Amino acid sequence: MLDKIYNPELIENKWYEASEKAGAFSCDPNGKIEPYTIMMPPPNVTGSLHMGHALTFTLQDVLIRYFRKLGRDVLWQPGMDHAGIATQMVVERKLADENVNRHDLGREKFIDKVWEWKSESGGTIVHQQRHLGITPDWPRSRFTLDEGLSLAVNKVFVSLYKQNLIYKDKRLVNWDPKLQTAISDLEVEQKEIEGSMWSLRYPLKSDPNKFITVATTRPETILGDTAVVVNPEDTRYNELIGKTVILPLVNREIPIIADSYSDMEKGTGAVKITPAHDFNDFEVGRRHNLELINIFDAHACINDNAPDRFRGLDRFKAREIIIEELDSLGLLGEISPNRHSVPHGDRSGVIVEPWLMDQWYVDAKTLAKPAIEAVESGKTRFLPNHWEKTYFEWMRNIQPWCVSRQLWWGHRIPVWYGPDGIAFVEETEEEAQKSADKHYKKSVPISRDEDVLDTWFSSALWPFSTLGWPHSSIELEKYYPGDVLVTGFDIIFFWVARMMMMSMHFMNGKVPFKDVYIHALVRDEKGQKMSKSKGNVLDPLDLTQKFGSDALRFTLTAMAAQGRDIKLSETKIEGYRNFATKIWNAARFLEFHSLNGKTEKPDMVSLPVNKWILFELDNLISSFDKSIAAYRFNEAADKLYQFIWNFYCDWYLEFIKPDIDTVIETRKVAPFVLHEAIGLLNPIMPFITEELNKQIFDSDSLLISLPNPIVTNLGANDTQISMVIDLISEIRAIRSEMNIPLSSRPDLLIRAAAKPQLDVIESMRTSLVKLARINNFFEIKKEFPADTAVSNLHGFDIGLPLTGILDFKVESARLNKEINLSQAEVKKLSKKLSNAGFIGKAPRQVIDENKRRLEVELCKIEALQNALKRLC
RNA sequence: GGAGCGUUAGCUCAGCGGGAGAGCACCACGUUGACAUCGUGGGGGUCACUGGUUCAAUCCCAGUACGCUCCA
Repeated sequence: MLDKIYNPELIENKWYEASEKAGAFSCDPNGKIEPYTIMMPPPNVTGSLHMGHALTFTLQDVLIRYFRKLGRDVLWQPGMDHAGIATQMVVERKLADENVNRHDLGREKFIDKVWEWKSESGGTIVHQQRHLGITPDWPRSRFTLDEGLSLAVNKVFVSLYKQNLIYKDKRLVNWDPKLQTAISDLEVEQKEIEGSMWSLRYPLKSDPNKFITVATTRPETILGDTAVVVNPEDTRYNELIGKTVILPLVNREIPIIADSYSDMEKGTGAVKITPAHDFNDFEVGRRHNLELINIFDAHACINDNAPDRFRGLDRFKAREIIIEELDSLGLLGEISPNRHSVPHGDRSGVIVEPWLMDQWYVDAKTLAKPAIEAVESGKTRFLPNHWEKTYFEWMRNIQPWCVSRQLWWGHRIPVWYGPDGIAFVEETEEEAQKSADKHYKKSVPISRDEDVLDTWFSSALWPFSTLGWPHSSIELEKYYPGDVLVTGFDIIFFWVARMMMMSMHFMNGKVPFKDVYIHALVRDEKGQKMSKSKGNVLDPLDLTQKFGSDALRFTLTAMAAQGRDIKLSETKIEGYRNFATKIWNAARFLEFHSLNGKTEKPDMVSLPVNKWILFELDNLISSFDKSIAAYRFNEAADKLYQFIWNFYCDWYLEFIKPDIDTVIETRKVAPFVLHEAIGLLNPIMPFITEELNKQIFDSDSLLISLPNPIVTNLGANDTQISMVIDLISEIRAIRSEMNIPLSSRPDLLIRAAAKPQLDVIESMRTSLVKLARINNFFEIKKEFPADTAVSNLHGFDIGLPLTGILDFKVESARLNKEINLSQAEVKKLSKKLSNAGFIGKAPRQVIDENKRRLEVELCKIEALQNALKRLC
């Protein structure tokens, strides 16, 4: 016997283990069955499961389970990402607690520490994923630093280098002075801050009493200025072009030059140029062959290129002192408050310094071309479609991708240098040595590049590196390309775009996935992004413990409407927990009536109520299939909810209650329908459905491995049952509005109903009597007796004789209200129908439908007005 | 500055060229052996605003306002 209330905790583990043990999660590379592949976005090895994960994994698992039950050979490739900066930061922080830094340990020992920590914490998220009930092919799990994946990384690096698509370049990079590494454009966050605009007066060499005034937000960079720029159109400065100024504090002579970069409207119209510390100035410098003077060291302190007294100063301290000195020299002009955006490192949070140095770059522009074309031509689709605009926007303006990082945790760049600094780029040290020896014509010592690659470099290879590339494999043959990539919009640039580029290049122009489904972000109930610092995080694991995994999974699925963020609150999950309980109790009902046991599809069905529920079941099945195919998860979930709760529980079970123990056909249909519904629900709520499948339906197979329900074609689109539903609802409404006590059971009088209508009402006599709480019903031909509450629906009149109970005031108010509503409707409909344009141009169906509705309303008004007259 | 998204019941949100919907919250009443994690009934809306297209607009188009996000 089932317990009164469904208790998820007792069964979730059991069914997860049973399914895994049965091999239900595994793919079958050697089989001939059509594959269905999803590459799971690998979570960070340092991470723990947050709501965004719960959402993305749930949706992927719903797809995976659905397509598995559709008969496809499913591969859901799991794994983890080594997350270079994030992981290294965590370990460094731990070491800092023991007053150790990584340099004390040295590279090798430090990396050992990280691996140690990885083996300690890397299991956390997998454990949490299992709790959610997701079903990837676990034994195939990959880690981005695995041997195989590292091989792929080296191979890709070397090939791109040899194709001139990776190169070393001295350019301005985004330097993170806290983490001591370069970071890519994408890892820089622009933040608006309240700063100042300082005017500085630079004296002319020809006449030190004359000045040109420049405006800047970063006065400290004066130490690296190598020019002043004015707009060639700017008449104020025409005469100064070509002259020289003496740079204050530094006493360097620098030219005044013309370049349209200077905006005449902004500031003073004259701009100081520091090519080594500003991306725009760098470009100006390049155009005019200006000297690049680097004034910062790696910690963003002033270096030896500045006058003695500034050396070693932190950049912010330097600013203060420089302002003071300029002021005392009378060279400081106006200072105005100025709101401007300043680049910050997304991990470290400190201001990033544009810094001139050697780094490795990927020629993203070249790689982007085929990746753009693949989306343009529809080989890869974005869903919702508008995300392709975001993709195009970025890809068409893509910049060289800085891939080297001054970290230790990651794929070390496969480049070795000879004694004179010549680079040998090979997959292994042996090969590099060989090349070097050949180049120098003797054996020379070589040393490896110290840097590692951006983590996203290895993630970019995920769609094929996990399948065994660069070796050929049956997996690669069978499961590439993937069917869909499911992810959040926040990593379209970081990851999706880069997978597209790398895959197109290395997989002979074959896209890595056919669809990219972009889902929403999970926010808190006020719509704010969940973050630890705000303290508004909902922990998915807490929620699964409180409400069950099924409830959380259903909630996330039901809320995953395309194009909108998810505002999650506990009360929502509670609601779907109640849904689980509802299903559980429906099953208990069957059990009480000994309807448990194996279900079979009925051969033939004749009772209206059974035809009706089977028809609705077929509707559900086909619309569910359509919704999933279109990634409309919320629609699929809503339909199931509505079917089970409203159609099956509220009406069907109530209808069959009176004769459930005796009518053989119903005794087949009732359990069959619930079993089918549970089968459909299984991908979303795997646990409760497995439990019922076994406990109630006594199934020998796991639901996870059973085929999806298919339409039965046993039902019929019969409006008779909905007529009975309307009838019962109407009687209930009258009773409620007239405060008829529940103990009172009036007769129901029916007048002017058609024969088929009467037949079906008659066939459902017992249910009707019970659900409408009436004594009995009769057809009458003449007027209703006095003291009868009257209504009209589906073209016939109903009356409830209420001698001694009927309150004339209440009844006439009720009738008047109904009449008014109908009259408003009549007004609208007749206006429409008297419009020549409407009659002439609207489709026939629509016209007929409106005519029909008009007749219904007129008929109703007539009946109610009669009733009203008789009342007085 | 550029781009994208959103605005529908008190709240959270579906929907969509031809009758305004759900869940939650609220109010009233609770019966009969599935279920109070429940049942029945009810109240509640200028579908942001202004124009346009159309026989017909919450829906399509343009603009405005407000909100959010991304990019510079």
